[in-house]
Amino acid sequence: MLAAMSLRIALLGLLSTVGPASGYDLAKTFDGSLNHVWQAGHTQIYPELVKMAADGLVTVEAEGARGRKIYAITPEGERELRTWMEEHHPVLPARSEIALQAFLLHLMERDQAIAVVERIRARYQAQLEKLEALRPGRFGRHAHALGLALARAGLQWADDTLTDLGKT
Amino acid sequence: MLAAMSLRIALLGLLSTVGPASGYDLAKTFDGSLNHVWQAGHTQIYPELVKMAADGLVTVEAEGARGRKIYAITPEGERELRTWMEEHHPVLPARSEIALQAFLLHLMERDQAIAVVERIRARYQAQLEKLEALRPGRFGRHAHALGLALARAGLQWADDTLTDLGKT
DNA sequence: GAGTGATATGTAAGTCTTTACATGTCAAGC
DNA sequence: GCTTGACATGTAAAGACTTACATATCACTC
Repeated sequence: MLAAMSLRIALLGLLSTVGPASGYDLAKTFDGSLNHVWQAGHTQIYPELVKMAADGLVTVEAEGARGRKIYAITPEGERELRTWMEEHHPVLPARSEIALQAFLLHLMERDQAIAVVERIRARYQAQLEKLEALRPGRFGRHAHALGLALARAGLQWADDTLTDLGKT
Repeated sequence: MLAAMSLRIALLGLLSTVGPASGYDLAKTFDGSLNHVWQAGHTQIYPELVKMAADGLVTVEAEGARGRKIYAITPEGERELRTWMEEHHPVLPARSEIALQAFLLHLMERDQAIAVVERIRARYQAQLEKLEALRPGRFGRHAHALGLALARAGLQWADDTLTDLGKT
């Protein structure tokens, strides 16, 4: 088992949670409610599903209209998913453009630094509004709460930093 | 100008902040105080510096002992850096193993879910301690504050979630 | 002077991710 | 019947990143 393979886990997790689905469905979910958790486009998802089928983690359960292929998780896939949840020590995201801009703020004139922080603030604000509009059902409740907590913390940091920069 | 190239910006930002440095020095900084902002190993940094020199963003200012090469940022590099800071709209990190585990918590038994959240909590706690031990000087103050805010928010989420899961 | 560990730089292979390209189906409205 | 837009799947090339491999210098200790 490789170190990363979180795309696999995300796909297995979705299939286990919502039941059989097509690559297209899965891509829509990544683009929508799973947006703040894990992102992947269809060009990454389709080949990965083929590989996962070859590895026995999913099967093509049915083929529908328009070439639609419905994938279902296998018992081996469930096992892989559970093993990862039980054993994998998650790492914090190690690359953040926002943190990088925050780190480099000292290079800017005051007015420009304020503009940078205001842009970051807007990003966090938009994220917060997106998550607040989401209202998750029985799934994703905890990830939703985490996303909200992090967005609020980022927003608070932006406001504190604007105060610190002496924004009038 | 490509969309990503944040490694370039991070390198330019460091060179602009601390002055001329070798790839080795820069790798050490990424591994140390810049850890929570941007990460990169020497195998990524060395070839990138060569490309940046070819693009005129940095120059080899001197060669020291042990094949040590000292890179300095050029005026063109400064321009590139400033343009990015002024114009680039940063995106939120879109992939988080922690958020993925949080999203999939509903698949676990209560005891195992608690174990997962406790592992996440330990991660945030460790991050918080690392940042609290850091005491940044004149540089990186804002990124440090942001890192602390996010780590504290994550920790708080973990505690709230443990309560929610009815941890005894 | 031999060994060890920190310093210092690099290449190669493989994986992960994005962007651009390419194809075809089906439903609804005109 | 034609157009448009959502549905649906894929490939190819390029870029970003990790892991493993490879080499050599220098300072210090034994």
